[in-house]
Amino acid sequence: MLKEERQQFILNEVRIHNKVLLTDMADLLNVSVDTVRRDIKELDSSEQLKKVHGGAVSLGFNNYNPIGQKIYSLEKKALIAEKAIKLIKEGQVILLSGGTTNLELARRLPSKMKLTCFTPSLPIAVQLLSKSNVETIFIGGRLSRDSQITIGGSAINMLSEIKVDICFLGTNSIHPNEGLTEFDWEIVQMKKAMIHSSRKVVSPCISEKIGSMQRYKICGVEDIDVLITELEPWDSKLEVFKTMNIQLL
Amino acid sequence: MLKEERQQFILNEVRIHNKVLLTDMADLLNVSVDTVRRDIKELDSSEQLKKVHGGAVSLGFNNYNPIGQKIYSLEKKALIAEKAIKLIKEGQVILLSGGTTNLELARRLPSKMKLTCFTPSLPIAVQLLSKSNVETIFIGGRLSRDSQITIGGSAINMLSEIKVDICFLGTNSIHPNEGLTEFDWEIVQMKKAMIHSSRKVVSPCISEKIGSMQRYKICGVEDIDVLITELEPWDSKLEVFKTMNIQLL
DNA sequence: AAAAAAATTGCATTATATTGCATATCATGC
DNA sequence: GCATGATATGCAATATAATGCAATTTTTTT
Repeated sequence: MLKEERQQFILNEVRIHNKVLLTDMADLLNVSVDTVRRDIKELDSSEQLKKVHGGAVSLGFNNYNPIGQKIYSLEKKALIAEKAIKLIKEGQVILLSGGTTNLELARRLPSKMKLTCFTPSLPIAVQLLSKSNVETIFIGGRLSRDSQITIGGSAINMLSEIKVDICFLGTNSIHPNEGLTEFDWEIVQMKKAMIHSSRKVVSPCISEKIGSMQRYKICGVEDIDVLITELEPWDSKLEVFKTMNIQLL
Repeated sequence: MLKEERQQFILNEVRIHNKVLLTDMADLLNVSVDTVRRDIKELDSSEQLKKVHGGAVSLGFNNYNPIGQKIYSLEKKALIAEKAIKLIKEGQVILLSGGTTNLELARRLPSKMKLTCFTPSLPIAVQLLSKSNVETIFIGGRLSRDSQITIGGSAINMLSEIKVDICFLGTNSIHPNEGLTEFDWEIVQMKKAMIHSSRKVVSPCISEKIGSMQRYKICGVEDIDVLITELEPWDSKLEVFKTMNIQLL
């Protein structure tokens, strides 16, 4: 067996289990622990995993993230996702756009909750498949490589044929006057169609996106029913929305 | 044996097995390990494989399977996938059903090949997204948790609106008299629709599935244009198909 | 067609890499 | 702190890599 193979095997195990023990690897690979140790040392110095006493852990799993900002906004997104889930009632039909906040929402859906869930997002669909009580319906169409959601006429057409209870619209930019905006025209069309297909539109949005603006307009703030941020509803940053006909969470 | 031949042979072995050992190649090719070493050195510097201590590995070696589960008979499926890829021509529009063989096919598509690819399979779509020259179109619909493909009227409807050059129909059971069969009725409907949408139908199928039969019929052997197995076309197990109007690869 | 040049191949030699083991040191939980 | 298991280090055995060289084949030139 090639060293390369062995190292790939170890990496794979780390990816799957988030951690491995030296002794397990030595057993599985039929080599001495010394060899595994050396392999892990190499993989560690090439920053493919993190060596710890007794084994190795995946880089992502370890809660420490060198880029503090990233982990921070992940926490914000988790908080938003939890608030969003409270809006969902058993048996409803929901629609999830793309984005990491909605992915977090999908991940955190209680597994006992019965739902029908439409989505044009590939990663979200994958996530939903692991929820045994969620019936997932994928909005087909041309896949955009960047955003990993389907776009184009076929997808919009499919959206035009449905009407869901709640739509969670991942929001990159929201502005009190200009409303929701995006930089990708195709995605704007998708989001417009999603709004049309929904009785209630919820915008999960981390607070730093408030006040920002992109090239193309999706809709005005008045077309959104609920705005969810990681902040408390009475936070001063949300002041501007208080007078508008929008629920803050 | 020509040097060129030898190098192609090595490359082929690398593509199928993801790795080769110097000593194996020297044995198989009846040349000294020095010669193989030199060949691999050349192939490495022309970036067709990666030279490692003791042998060589394929360039995309670390392309681990994102689902993480071990694929049964991966070697055979890899061989089938490589044969299947030879049928695809630049610029064509293809349709991939689900299944691990087709997943392997998607994984091994040359990244420089321009293609339009339809699929109702979630894992295959995820895989295809990493191919920058492949335009991926997802057949939307209700997602089946077991098979990870979309099923139901909406998906079949979308299929009815397309006509592709080649369809690769993942095959679980093929029988000389009974044709292709499946145990899931919904998937049968999908596969029927896929056949209708295709000018040419290719069935990649590992040989152990030959002769097996399930409850529901998809189509007869006569509806398949090409049958690809991991065996050589003249293998005795394929004897029964020789008299039928089907190409064996 | 013959000669010269270049490429290919295998072998011998030397250098380097890999691996497992023994031993001493270190970390961790109790 | 003490027992246990993990780590580091040096070392020897083995496998693999690199290099130079000579024999052979292929290609090019004359």
